[in-house]
Amino acid sequence: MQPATCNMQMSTNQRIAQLLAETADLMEIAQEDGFRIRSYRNAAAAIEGSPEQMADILADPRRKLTDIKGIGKGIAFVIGEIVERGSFERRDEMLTRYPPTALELLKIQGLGPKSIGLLWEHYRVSTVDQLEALCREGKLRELPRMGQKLEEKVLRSIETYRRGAGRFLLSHADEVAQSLRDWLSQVVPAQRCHIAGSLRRSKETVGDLDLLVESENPLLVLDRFVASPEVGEVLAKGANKASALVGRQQIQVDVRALPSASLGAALQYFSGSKEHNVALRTRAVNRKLSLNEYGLFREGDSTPVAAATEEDIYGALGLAWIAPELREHSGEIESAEQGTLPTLVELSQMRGDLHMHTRESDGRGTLEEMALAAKALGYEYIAITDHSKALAMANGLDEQRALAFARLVEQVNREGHLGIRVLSGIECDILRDGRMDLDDEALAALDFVVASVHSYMNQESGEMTQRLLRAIDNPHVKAIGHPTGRILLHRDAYAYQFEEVATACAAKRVAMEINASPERLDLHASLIRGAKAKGVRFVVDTDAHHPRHLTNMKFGVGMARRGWLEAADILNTQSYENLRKLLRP
DNA sequence: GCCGTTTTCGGCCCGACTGTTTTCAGTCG
Repeated sequence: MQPATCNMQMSTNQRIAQLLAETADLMEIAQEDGFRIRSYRNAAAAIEGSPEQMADILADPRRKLTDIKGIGKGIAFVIGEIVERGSFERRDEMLTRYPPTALELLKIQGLGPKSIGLLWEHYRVSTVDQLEALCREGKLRELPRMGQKLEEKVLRSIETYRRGAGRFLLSHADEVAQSLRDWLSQVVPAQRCHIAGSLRRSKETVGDLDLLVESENPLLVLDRFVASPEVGEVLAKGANKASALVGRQQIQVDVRALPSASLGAALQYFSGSKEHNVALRTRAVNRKLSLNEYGLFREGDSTPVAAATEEDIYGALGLAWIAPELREHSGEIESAEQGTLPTLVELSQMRGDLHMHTRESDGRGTLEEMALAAKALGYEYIAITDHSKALAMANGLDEQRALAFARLVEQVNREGHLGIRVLSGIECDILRDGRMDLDDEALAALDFVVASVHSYMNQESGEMTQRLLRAIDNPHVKAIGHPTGRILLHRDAYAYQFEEVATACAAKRVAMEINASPERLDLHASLIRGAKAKGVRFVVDTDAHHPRHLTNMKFGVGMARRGWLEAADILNTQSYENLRKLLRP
């Protein structure tokens, strides 16, 4: 497998985490000590969730990597090696024993590290193509504990894998979940059907869907589930749990039926993340308790200490309840212990949406349609931010049209017939050299200028950094739109020095956007935390191109929550008057 | 390889489901 390209300097943490995790996978195939493997994985997770760059800590003689929980002497050394030369000894050694393509085989459902190791030993099989051939020839069944059924399962898994299945947009998972909930409501009230897993945590992409259904009659629930017209292949169906591939995109859905008395334990358990849960269970063990999906138990006692609600479970472990979005084992347990968890922003606190398009450029609604849809959501204000002229394909506005638009908005607000305040805005292209696409006179006439990169995204990091810094220097720019440019499952973030740009945003009072479009969800949670630490303020906006896209705000708020943001960190939770005061003058 | 409110050594999270067995290992979440 080609390691995911990671072209941002700012994502070296991600790169380090990826190398550690990949090496852990290879060590697992080699059947090395499981605890050592787990240490590598723990360290990878700790690094990925860290708002601070490992390289920065290394460069600072006053700091030590080993102060980070999960990083000891050994891995600190490894990180140093990675920063220095892009790899480390143990990884190099593993790669001489197994080809990197073997990692790809881990993505095939039904095959784990043991089997992959065995396949390599016996047949020197290390690619999906070779594996497929082996199954078709019926050779898999010649290995111990493998049979015809496994061959069939692997062939189906390969097909799913090749279809590009794996990760899904949050919005897709959300739709499937809602529709299954409706379908199950025939046998169990919708409020007894709970979403868990990474969807509940608002992770930007979702691998599978976990539904928990409170019911005294599991069979009824599971039968109803697999009978759904959306359900394709049923992967497993037992007494309490069923798994199936659902919908055209074949997302895997796991449905578990359980009694209400253990709902809290099950919600906690199946919401993850895995790292958070491991940490929580370790905490339980340290207190002579044991935590599983049925409850928190004292040794040798089958009556749970806590089980019915998540609050009970966290409480019994000496912790405040932790919002699912924070459960990534990146400091939330310590905060819950000390009572310093943030009061996370809520969707209901959003008072406006400051990035949307109309038919004037590439949107599908009119100003009136967008305004009325926003009003129906309870907003006090919106900014219409059509594209600027550099995006000719999108019919972007030139100076003349922008000025005319500003006058039109003034008139609309004067008349007041829409019942919602409209800000005249623009999503102005940041040109190749960092200049704005529109002249200062036009920008000055507008209420809200979002500056975005839409071109030359492959610039060298230093150049891109300078480009963004120059844009932030423009006194009319109020926010940086979709700051990393990533398109989920499709395009990586463009390369630049994020920290430097965030520092400049804080200093110049330019907001960073958290783009709520499900294809973007840009910024990533760890960057949000990093930027907040630098003093950056944010706007959470939908970038709607259609009135119905305005409801995507919930995904953006989910990202903000994953970034530990409170309402005060976000400008468009503020009243119109406050917003005007807080925006760069 | 990491870690310490029993520990600087000796621990390290937990259960369901499946398929191939002949009592359970591997995978998954």
